[in-house]
Amino acid sequence: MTMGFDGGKDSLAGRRLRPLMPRPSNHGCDFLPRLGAAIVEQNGKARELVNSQQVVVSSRWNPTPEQLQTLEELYRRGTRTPSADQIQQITAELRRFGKIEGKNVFYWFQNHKARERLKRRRQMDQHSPEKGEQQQITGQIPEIRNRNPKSAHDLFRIHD
Amino acid sequence: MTMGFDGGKDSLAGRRLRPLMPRPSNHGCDFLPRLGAAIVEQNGKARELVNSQQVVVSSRWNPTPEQLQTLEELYRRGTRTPSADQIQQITAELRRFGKIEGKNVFYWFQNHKARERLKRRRQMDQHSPEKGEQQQITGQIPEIRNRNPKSAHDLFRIHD
DNA sequence: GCAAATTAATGATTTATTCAAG
DNA sequence: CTTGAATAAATCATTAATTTGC
Repeated sequence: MTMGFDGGKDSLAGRRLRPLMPRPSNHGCDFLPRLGAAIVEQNGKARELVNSQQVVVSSRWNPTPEQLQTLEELYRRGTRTPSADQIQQITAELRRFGKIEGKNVFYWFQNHKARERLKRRRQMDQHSPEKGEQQQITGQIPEIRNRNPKSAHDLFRIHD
Repeated sequence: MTMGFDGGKDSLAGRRLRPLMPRPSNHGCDFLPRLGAAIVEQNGKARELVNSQQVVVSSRWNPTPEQLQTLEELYRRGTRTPSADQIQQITAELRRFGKIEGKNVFYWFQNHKARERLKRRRQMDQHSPEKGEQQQITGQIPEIRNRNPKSAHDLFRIHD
């Protein structure tokens, strides 16, 4: 039985159609012990009862700007699929800036890699102009969203 | 061999360390035929001799209000990275309003897109100014490209 | 008012990335 | 691991705005 980074306390992996999870408070006790808090579901939003006052609590990790910048920097420097050890290390470092778990790092790299690839593919795909008609301008110039990205090169390596 | 929009009359592309180009008058002869004009370089400024009178000639394209208006309208409607064909069409249309080449259109969209992105990013960046120690972290984490490729499955059994 | 001086915009080049084909 | 395609980011260079001293 494989468990998540958090020791299986709140495995999100493999779940589908579960936009919001009634996260069991702070399982990992990374921050904010918050004794005696209780989670309740309401209108699809996870809410937490703290001292009898309802507080909306985000059910999913959201990187702080510092965390995001660091992750992007790592990606830029070549990290794509960090090993478990690397993930642990990165997570430990990023915890300095806010709540974060190993799986967040893992997923971030997965998603970022996939989305970068999509971006690339999209711009490469624009290479194949669909059979769509060339719409005409603000009068006559095609205002098209899909582009054939061969501009720069084709346009400029023109003479010798 | 691919040729440029300008038919190779004044290749600017691929050249390095060429701050100022002694642009060959109006190669495209779009406007102002200016017969018998000659170009001379002076103080780093391209000047043109017309009827024995020196006239400063602009070394770079400057869009007319109509050209600019049309380009902005196209951008507003979604054009971001026009294909070579689109660029040619746009260029042909805009020539109606003044001298212009395909590369001008190409550069315009590149620059406009990039600077719009910068504008938006700067507005969002008001949110996250700090980034002091974040630098140190990336330095501490080994930047490895696809080393220890573990599957998601393996990664998630890190603990127990 | 008007140029010289200075600053802001922006056109044109160069450099760094990305993914993926070989 | 290397290279090709295609940018996007960064930077350079020139032109337009504007400021300033007279």
